[in-house]
Amino acid sequence: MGRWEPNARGRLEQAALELYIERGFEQTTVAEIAKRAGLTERTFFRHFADKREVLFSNSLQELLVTSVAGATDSVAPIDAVVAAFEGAGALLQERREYSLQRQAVIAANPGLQERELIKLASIASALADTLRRRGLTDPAASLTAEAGIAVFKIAFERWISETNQRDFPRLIRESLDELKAVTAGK
Amino acid sequence: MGRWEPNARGRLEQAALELYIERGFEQTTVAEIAKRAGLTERTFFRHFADKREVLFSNSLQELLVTSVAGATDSVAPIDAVVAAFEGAGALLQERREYSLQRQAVIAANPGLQERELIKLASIASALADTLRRRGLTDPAASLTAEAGIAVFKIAFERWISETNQRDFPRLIRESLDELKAVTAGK
DNA sequence: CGACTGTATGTCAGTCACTGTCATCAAACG
DNA sequence: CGTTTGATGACAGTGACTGACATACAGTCG
Repeated sequence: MGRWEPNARGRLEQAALELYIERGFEQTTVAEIAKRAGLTERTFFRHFADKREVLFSNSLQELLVTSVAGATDSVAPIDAVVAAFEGAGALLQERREYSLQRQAVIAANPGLQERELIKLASIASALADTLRRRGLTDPAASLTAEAGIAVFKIAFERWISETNQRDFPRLIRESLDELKAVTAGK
Repeated sequence: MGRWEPNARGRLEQAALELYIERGFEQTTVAEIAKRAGLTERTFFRHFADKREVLFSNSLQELLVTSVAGATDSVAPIDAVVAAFEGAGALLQERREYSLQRQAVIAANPGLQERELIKLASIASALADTLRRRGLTDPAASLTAEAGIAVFKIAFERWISETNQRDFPRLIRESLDELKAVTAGK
């Protein structure tokens, strides 16, 4: 076995998730993660900025931005954003078991929740940029993006917590309808 | 000068903000903050859970919850929530200089932004609880709270960034109107 | 006034996340 | 086969944060 086993990053991600599940996030040291992946602590920090980042990636954001950027012009911005989340939700649904495990780890640690929130904020910022590029002005662009995040957050909570798993994209759509009802004031 | 100078916590908060402004958050050590406050590093951690927490308090959350809990029943939930934020905004407006300094420090550091986001999430959770206690059911309660946070976030950004300072509560109200417009789909 | 108690602070040792630096090894290339 | 490039290892160091114990101040009671 050479020094160059393939997919070091992936091995670190898997080892980290396993250990976070087994003993908890705080009780796991980076040295332990690296050892299980057959690497050293220093190498871990070459692949991930910190101990938390190993649970997060930017694939969701890229997916959402691409989706909104490619939406038909006639679709209302809020519907384009939520439709993008529905697409992402369908993908998450295909890996529900992984999503459940990962979310259980995050729910058990405030530091990980912070990281998740800033990732969502980054997505909101990227979506607002995309909407502006499509001609929407501020503050509408920012608010539409934030509204989309809120809808997704609520729907995700429901999807994760419900035992009889309902269709995630459907939950997202229902969440949007509820937001429209709630804000439909005079 | 005895060991018992008054208001240790307040001295730590002020020393921390000063140093974060002077040399930046990361370049400031907790030992330096404690020294400027006439205390030790260990005492800092008895007053604040970590180096970031010294910039945050829960007074805003308590204020908002009290306001929403005391709102008239006939007022729509989203309006009660936003009215609460308008009240909080008026208070922040009275300390605009402090708000600007504090926000400049936070904007310069991702870790502080994370902490700010989880504080806002905590507020959203508390407001949702309050709305539920007033008879609103989920997911409406959670969505209303999240919508209020979104409105506040956008309005706050504008209030901070604009040189000719417009009335903050007014910005909040306008932000809500914009959200209503944006979500007023079919 | 003096002992007693509770709480805030000081002291010290220790763990661990994270970083800078340099050495080393594998693969690709000419 | 030598060179180069990039990923990894080895190691020392800083600083955030914690646990355990000692100490000093403030209030109370006799």
